Amino acid sequence: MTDHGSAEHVLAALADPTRRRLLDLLAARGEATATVLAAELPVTRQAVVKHLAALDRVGLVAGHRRGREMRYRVLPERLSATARWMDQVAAQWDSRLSAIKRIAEGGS
Amino acid sequence: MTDHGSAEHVLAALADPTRRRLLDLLAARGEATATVLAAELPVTRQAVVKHLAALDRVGLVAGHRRGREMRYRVLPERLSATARWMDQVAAQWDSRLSAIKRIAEGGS
DNA sequence: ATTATGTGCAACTCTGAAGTTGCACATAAT
DNA sequence: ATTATGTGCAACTTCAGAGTTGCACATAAT
Repeated sequence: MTDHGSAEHVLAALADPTRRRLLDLLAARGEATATVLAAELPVTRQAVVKHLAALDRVGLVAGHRRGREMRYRVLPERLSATARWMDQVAAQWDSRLSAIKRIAEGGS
Repeated sequence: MTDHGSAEHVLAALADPTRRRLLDLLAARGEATATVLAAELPVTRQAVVKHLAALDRVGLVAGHRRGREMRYRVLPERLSATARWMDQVAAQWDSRLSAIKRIAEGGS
């Protein structure tokens, strides 16, 4: 149920350090299975599987079967979209603050 | 101990929905106290205080005394910096993936 | 056919963090 | 001086999710 829209959920997914390491490993390899990834992390395969499921839910990774194994790859679009969203929010804060400042100064 | 550097911690701070609403309220007002903010949220003042402390730790807000009250304001720089960082990571993923694709195709 | 390797599901533990309540202290207001 | 409003600290409860183990099932390999 790949949750489209809402950068909020992407943030929650990125909040976990293990998940971030996972994404880096995936990005470096282009494609990998949960078993391979678990070998390079201090957690079990099952933990990796759950993390991949979480990342899939928010659209940061996608998986497809290859024979008996399940290969995952990273989806950069989702991340860059979230970055753009975040930048807009920052800009919004900025304009709001400068507007308030203008009123406070020039005032009457 | 305003944790400078590391966009990772900013992500963790932004992961919480209450914290995001808090930031929006703050940005809209320019400045506000924990008591005022709590009045507009479904949580107690104490919860708000803890959230503000968390946001302060990662540099997303800053507080200063004004008489007997503690006023907080939002810091847009931290957010835009995190957005830039995130965009760079996305670009890194992209280049990594296209490099792998190039090797897989033309190869030699 | 049998062995090995990989995936998928379920039940369980455990820690961190979100939220609460209660109270003491500080600064205004009357 | 007394009352009201606001902050700060500490102890407590609750719950989601990160991680585990165990086992059943699927697909290769020999």
